[in-house]
Amino acid sequence: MADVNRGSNPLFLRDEDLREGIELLFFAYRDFTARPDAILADYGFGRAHHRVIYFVGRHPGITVKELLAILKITKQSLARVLRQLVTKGFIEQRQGEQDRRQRLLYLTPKGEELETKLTENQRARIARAYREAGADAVAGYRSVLAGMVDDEDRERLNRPRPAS
Amino acid sequence: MADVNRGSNPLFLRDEDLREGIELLFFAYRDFTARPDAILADYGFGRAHHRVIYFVGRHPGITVKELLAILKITKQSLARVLRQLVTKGFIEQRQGEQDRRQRLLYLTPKGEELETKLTENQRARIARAYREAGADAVAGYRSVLAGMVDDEDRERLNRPRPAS
DNA sequence: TCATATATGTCAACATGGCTGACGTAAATC
DNA sequence: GATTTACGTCAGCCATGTTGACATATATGA
Repeated sequence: MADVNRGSNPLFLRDEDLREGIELLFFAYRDFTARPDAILADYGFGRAHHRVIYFVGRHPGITVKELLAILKITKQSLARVLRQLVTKGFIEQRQGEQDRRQRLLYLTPKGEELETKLTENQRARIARAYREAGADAVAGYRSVLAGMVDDEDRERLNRPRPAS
Repeated sequence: MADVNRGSNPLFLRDEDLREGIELLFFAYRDFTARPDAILADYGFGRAHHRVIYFVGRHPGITVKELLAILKITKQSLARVLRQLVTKGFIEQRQGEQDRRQRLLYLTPKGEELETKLTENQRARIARAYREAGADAVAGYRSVLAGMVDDEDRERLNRPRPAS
């Protein structure tokens, strides 16, 4: 009944605590995407382009199907963005060897350059937050966020290549 | 030069570690917003409406200016969403007493009902992740994410009412 | 071999939610 | 009394999501 000391018993979850957790996610995401968005605008691109460039860079040779599963958008939405990236020479497509229906996606050197430029600020931001918070906090960050991800993608995290 | 054991020395930040941190944020945010988005669609609303409802519920009597500072969008973008919410009876505006130029924003009972419905799933998701990860992990989650937020908003977190 | 399923692409139309620019009003402040 | 501030509004643009329909090439299984 009495007020609860947050530090000693944080698993008695007050509405305040949960709201703080929600807001942290909102503010962090908002500030995390601001700088890349500004850079993308110079290229006539948007956040969707960054996501594609990021995940293609992360998983070279990824298929369109796999990319769709990660982004959870429709193939039409992806196609529009992908077409622009291919046309402008940031991504190249190669036919799959085992399955020739597949278009395997790779960053071109130009694409890698942009990827680095875009993600640079995010990496620095994460690195700074990690360093300031310390090793134990990093482990906590990872386990809480992993717990918020739907089961189907939890396994995808921290594996260099999704099952193909 | 040799490979680094992540557990014992996580502050030697490999590119892999940073990318994992980035992806955790992306996946968590993606899955965190999916359910509310689906509910909003039934009302003809979008994610922007949720954000407004959320922060008005969080800070009853918030001014338009304060809300703009939180959302970091233009007043035109906010106005569009706000007008719909007021017209449809989810939010009501009262003239400020000290400063009569202000329009103080409040949720109507109908607005509160929707807020609960929308945020319910997010609260449950956070609560589950918190419980599974444990108290120490929660503290880590909080401190890392707080470190990623721009300075100007860091102080806003965990205060029921922004300075007005 | 033939039917079916899969991977991918494409066209068209629509909605949400950002943005810029311009302009207007009422109230506070210097 | 001039200026600043809080707020609103109209108009138009763009990025990015959606649904629905249809096409093609390839893989796979009966």
